[in-house]
This record gives sequence, structure tokens and C-alpha cells, in this order.
Amino acid sequence: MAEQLKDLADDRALLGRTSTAERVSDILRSRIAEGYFPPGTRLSEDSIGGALGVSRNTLREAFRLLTHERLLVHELNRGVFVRVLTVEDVEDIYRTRRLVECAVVRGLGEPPYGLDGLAGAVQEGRTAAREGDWKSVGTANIHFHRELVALAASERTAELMRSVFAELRLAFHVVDEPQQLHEPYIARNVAILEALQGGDREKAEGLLAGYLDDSLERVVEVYRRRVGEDG
Amino acid sequence: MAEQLKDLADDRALLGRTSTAERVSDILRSRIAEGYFPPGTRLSEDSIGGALGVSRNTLREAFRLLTHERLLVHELNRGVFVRVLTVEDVEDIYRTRRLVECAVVRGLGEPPYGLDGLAGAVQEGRTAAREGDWKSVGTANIHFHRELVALAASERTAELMRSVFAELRLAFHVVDEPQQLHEPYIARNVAILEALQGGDREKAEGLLAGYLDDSLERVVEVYRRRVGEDG
DNA sequence: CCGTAGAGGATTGTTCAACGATCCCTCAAT
DNA sequence: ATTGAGGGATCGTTGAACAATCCTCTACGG
Repeated sequence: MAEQLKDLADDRALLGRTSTAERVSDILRSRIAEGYFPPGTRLSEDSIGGALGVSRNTLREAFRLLTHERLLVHELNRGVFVRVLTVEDVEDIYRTRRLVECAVVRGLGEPPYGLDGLAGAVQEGRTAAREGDWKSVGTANIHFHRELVALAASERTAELMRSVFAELRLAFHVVDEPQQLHEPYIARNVAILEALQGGDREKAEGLLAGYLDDSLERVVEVYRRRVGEDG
Repeated sequence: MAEQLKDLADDRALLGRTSTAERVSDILRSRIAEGYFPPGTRLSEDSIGGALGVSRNTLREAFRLLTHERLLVHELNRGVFVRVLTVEDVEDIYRTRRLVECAVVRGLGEPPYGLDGLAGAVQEGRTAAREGDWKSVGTANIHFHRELVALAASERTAELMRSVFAELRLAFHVVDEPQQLHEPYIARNVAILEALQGGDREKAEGLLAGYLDDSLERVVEVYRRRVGEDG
């Protein structure tokens, strides 16, 4: 009986997931991720609320959810805008990634580790690369690092990084040169995975640090060219 | 001229800070932090909205802000409650702290470091301890670790930890044995500070890790006794 | 005495309309 | 070219209304 009650408690999370605002935020989030609403776009309460058929209050709650995820910025009496990352934002994102991701690897216990998620993300990236779908390679890349963070088994850490990765996608979208942005890292992800499979945390951490340093440099370089003067 | 414009731009953040919902959430946040609303308290829309003189919609928006910060939990058709952390929450908080705080220390560059903030927090703790104000000792303790995280100079990391420390305060309120909870760590903070002043990152990291492990053990032990059976 | 079903009151969930405040754009004047 | 005033649009906040849900108290039957 206790078992069944426990199972029910697990299902409860799915049950409570029927909030209009959450569904609206899901829609907007994917629209932003796919570039339908590019960075800088203003999201009007009236037009979007009208188009989706929800009240302003509900829409505003959805905006707040996304603002909290840093995908939107809220300006008083002006409305919400799709975030435009500054170069400093990108640098801080990578600073956070380096701090947390390396710490996760360093903090792993004794091998073997549960690396199925990582291996799956690597496979996902290889498949997408074979088909020349570089945007999906970028997504797979993010999945790889999300799985990496998941190894820490910490809900709060995972949530922080989920938000950081969502932000990073904004930067990728501005850059919009997916192949040269993502292709070089497929092999490096494989190397990290193999180091972990071999139980060599130290090597994995070193590879990861180098990876992030190089990636930052490349993203910033292209990003600075692209973002020009608007802030 | 360009200098002055830059300074003004910095002040702009302070200017735009006026939203009723945000101000309400600020008030509630500090009330929760100081224990005026202990964990488990239900926050009625009617009474609080009436007392603060704001409408239900505005108040609900403030509730949402605090819910996103994990300080409140929302139960459908029952209202919002000050969060009651589970033992698993406390463990995850310390897991995150250990991961991030140790990584910050490890990631410091070459000494000397800007340790004024840390020294100030240590002084704050000593003063409070001398006056027997153990709750303030706990606050100073949190300040110490917040300053420690600030050494990473990462906005995102700092924000994550700010939220984590706010949660931690919830646990302290449940325990409510401030002296034995906070006193032992004054000396350990001093030791960490001195290690950093001496430029010995590795020693500081070791001290910090031991600190966090001991603190977790103590908090969980007392917490488990206190929290009993209510969920 | 105990447990259960049901009625009633209280609280929350959601939407809507309205009004003041703020911002942005336009245009005229210096 | 810069400044200032006006008008339109949008946001911020409030208040009210109604449905849905929860909690408490009562009454009934075993």
C-alpha cells in the first residue's frame, strides 16, 4: 500500500501541470528558442494575449515565468522584450559554466558513473551532424552538457544550468553560423565521454575546461561582430 | 563627458525600481527572512492584501515572484504557504553550496584577492556573537558565504547562491537553536579568511569543504528531530 | 460513542472592465 | 538642430464578479 501511495505522489506532479500560464509560457519559450521571436522583439500584452485567447493577467504570469528564466526582460511601463545578450552576459554564462561543470566532474565519486544520458547526447549530435543539421547539433551539444550537470544529482544546480543553457541558445541564435559554431565540439564531447568512461575524472575536467575556454573565445568573437552597436 | 554618462547609466537601475508587486514581494521576503512568517504559515490573500492596501491581483503577482524564488509554495485552491524544507531540500542546498563555493575558491586567480567583504562579514559575526545575538550571527555567516561567492565575479552564480542562502534561512528558522547552530562556525570563517589572505587557495578549499560537511550534518540532525512528521 | 454524508461559509481561480500613469511619436516653435 | 507640448498607445493597478474548491460544522445512522 505504501508503494502505491508513493507512486501516486510521483504522478501528482504531472497532474498539477494544468496551468494556462504555464502552457502559454511553454509556447512562447519554444517560439523564442526556434527564433520566431528574435532577441529584441517586444511582446505586446494586447496582441499576444489576443492571438492566444488568454487574459492579460494570465499572459503576464507567463511573462513572469520567462522573465525569471532570463529569456525575457521586463521594462517598467514599456513591456517585455526578448532578451538581447551583451558580450558581458555571454562571458558570464561561460564563467558560470566553467565553474559549475568542472566542479561537477571534479566532485564525481568513484567510477563507474551513469553515463547513458551523455552517450545518448553524443549519439544525437553525431546523427544530426551526419545529416548536416547544424542547429540540431547545437541542441545536442547543450543536451550533452545538461546531462553532464545531471551527474551532480542536485536539483538546484540542474535548474541553474537549465536557465543558463536557455540563455546560451539566445546567443547562438544571434550568431547564426551554426556549423562553424558547433561542429568542432562533437569530437571533444566524445573525448570527454571517453575519459569519464575510463574513470579519469582529472583528464575529463581538463578537456572540459579547454573546451569551454575555446568555445567562449569563438562565440564572443563572432558575437561581437554580429551584435554591433545595439544594446 | 563619456565618463559621466557611464556613471548615470549605472544609476538608471536604481531609478527603474518601482513596481508595487515588487515592493510587496520585498516586504514579504524580509518578513520571511526575519522569521515574522515562519515556515508553514499560510499567507491569506485577503488579510495580507488588506493590511498592505494592495489589490488581490497585485498581491498574487508578488506571491508568484516569491514562489519562483522557492520561498513560498503554492497549493491549488488552498493558497500560498511559507515553504517548509524537507531534509532532502536541505541536503541539496548543501550539495549545491559545496559544489559552487569550493569551485569559487579553486577558481580564484593569483593573490592577493579583494577580501574586504569577507573581512567585514567576519567582523559582523564577531560583534553579534559578543552581544549574544545568535540570529545575527547566522545572518553574518550567510553574508560571509555570499561574499565568498562574490569573489567569482559572476552575476549568475551570485544570483543562484542568493536564492540558495534565502532557502537555507528557512531551515534555520525551523531549527531555532541559533547558538549551537552558528557559534562553531565563527572561528572556521576566520580560518578560511586567513588562508585566503595568505594566498593559500588549496587550504581554504579544504577548510571550506570540511565546514560545509560538518554544518550539513549538524543541521540535518537537528532538523530531522524538529520537522517530525508534518510535510 | 463513532464514523460518514451533506449543507453552508470561506477562500481561491479566473476573467473582465475601467482609470490613471508612463512612454513614444509627431509636430511646431525657437 | 534642439526643445517642448500634445496625442495615442501601452502598461500598472484596482475592483468586482462568478465559478470552483476547500474547510467546518451539523445531522444522521450504525
